[in-house]
Amino acid sequence: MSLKIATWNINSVRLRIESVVRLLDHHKPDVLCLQETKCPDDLFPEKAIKAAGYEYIEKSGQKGYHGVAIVARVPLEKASIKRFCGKEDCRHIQATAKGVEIHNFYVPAGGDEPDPEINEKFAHKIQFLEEMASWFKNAKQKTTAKRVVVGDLNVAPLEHDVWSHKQLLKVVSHTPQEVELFDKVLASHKWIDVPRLFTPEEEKLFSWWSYRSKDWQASNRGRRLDHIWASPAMDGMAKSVTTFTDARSWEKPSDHAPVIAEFKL
DNA sequence: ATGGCCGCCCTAGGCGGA
Repeated sequence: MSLKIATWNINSVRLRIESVVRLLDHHKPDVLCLQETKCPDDLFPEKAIKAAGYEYIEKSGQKGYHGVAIVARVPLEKASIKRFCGKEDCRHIQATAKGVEIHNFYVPAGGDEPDPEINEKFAHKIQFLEEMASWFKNAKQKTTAKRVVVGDLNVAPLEHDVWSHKQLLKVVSHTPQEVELFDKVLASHKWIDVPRLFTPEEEKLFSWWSYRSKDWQASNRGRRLDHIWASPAMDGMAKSVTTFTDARSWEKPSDHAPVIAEFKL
């Protein structure tokens, strides 16, 4: 049995519903995890997604900001959401597909100033990552459960996960404090960084390019903010990973590209 | 490195993104 799972920060699911359907038609993942849906649950564009053959939809949205959803053409079971940092801001949803427990995250971006003392958004991000680490550390069946974490984790941990390591060391998403915490979350469940199994650490690998570049491909000042992790029980199961950069050039694109992984279960 | 960009919202400038 195989599982093909895609993750995509869509930056408004209603504005880009045609792009969502286009991705589903093109790649036919079993499961697509969306972030930044920016859509209350009662306005989620279920009809178009179901018409594309994705009948199973779990979502946690709110008006205007954040929001996550899991859509699938295979049954989704045991859906639930977890709140972080005492907020109800729709940054996590999980469901099980083909026996794999899938966690879809949208980690806070963290604002501009990488100092929790003066920037409460950065403090929120730090606390969020800390809570992720303690949650996973206390998880049951860590060596036996098939689990996947996907989503916009808003941290580019490795030197070649950003266009310029040196120039981004003090830029939120790539600061040493965030990278250290990111590694702590990884270690909390011995997660496997799946895309890096297929692209060596010394090669550039990005999933996000700012809207502010005139030509995102020419400047290529990207960052790898979107991640796919697999639990130790899935060691050896990952067969391929694609960063579907074509979608970054579609009309009215999201600033993130979909990342797609295929597992042999 | 910032910001020349985006999308949202009690429609228009402020907020959040990263």
